[in-house]
Amino acid sequence: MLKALGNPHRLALFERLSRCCKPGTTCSTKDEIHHCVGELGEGLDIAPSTLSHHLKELNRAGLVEMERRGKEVHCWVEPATLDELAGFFSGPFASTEARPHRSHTRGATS
Amino acid sequence: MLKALGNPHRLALFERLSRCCKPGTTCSTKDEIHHCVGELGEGLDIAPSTLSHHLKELNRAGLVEMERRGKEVHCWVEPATLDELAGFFSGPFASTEARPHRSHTRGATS
DNA sequence: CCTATTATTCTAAATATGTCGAATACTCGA
DNA sequence: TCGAGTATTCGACATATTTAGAATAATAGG
Repeated sequence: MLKALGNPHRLALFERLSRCCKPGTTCSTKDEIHHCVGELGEGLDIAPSTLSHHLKELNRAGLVEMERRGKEVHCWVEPATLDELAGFFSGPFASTEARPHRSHTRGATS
Repeated sequence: MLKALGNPHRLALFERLSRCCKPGTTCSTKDEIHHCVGELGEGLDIAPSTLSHHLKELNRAGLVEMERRGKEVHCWVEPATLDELAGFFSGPFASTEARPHRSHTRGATS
């Protein structure tokens, strides 16, 4: 998953899908809760084939769901996926509440 | 950050550092709250130069702090870093608290 | 100063990744 | 069935990444 999100274009696609139109939230009408592939690539300057490739990678990584709807293919992110990722970093020692803010150490190699 | 964590070896190093010995938690004595570079690579089967390279990448990405301590170089993860990552995925729509388990995102919701 | 220990830099290689264009597939409506 | 619209696969190339070994640096102790 993290490898898939390591690419700037894929991260942008994932953000677009996860930050908008959650199930239950419905940022627009009930049929528009997902994006189609074409919409997703609008901002980014990449060829359709590249877009398709990246979406496929995101899907293979289990980050993005895809479903054909007529001519279009709609994509979305399951909330559980975000939970899983957030949970990974909110491990036993993550200071989610308190933040002692210790000494600030920068790069070691001088 | 995500790109840096996309590599299996780097992710393993990061996990080792973040899952153990948080500042304030002190998994052992107060001077052993960090790992030195050599310890970190023990499990993984990589050359010292490769280990150093990966640690450098993690440091450049702002994921791992490093500090020389005599012959050794100690590494650790700031809790704030974990917070930042967890927060990124606990966005406005992530169902972090309640988990309604909403089945599919398909047209079900209206 | 010399040596052992620890870690980094440098260089070169094998491999993986990102990208696009052309060709192909899928769907809908005439 | 054909054509338009949408998306994917395939082939190829340029670039990036991973990796290890040799050489180098930094440190502590004699």
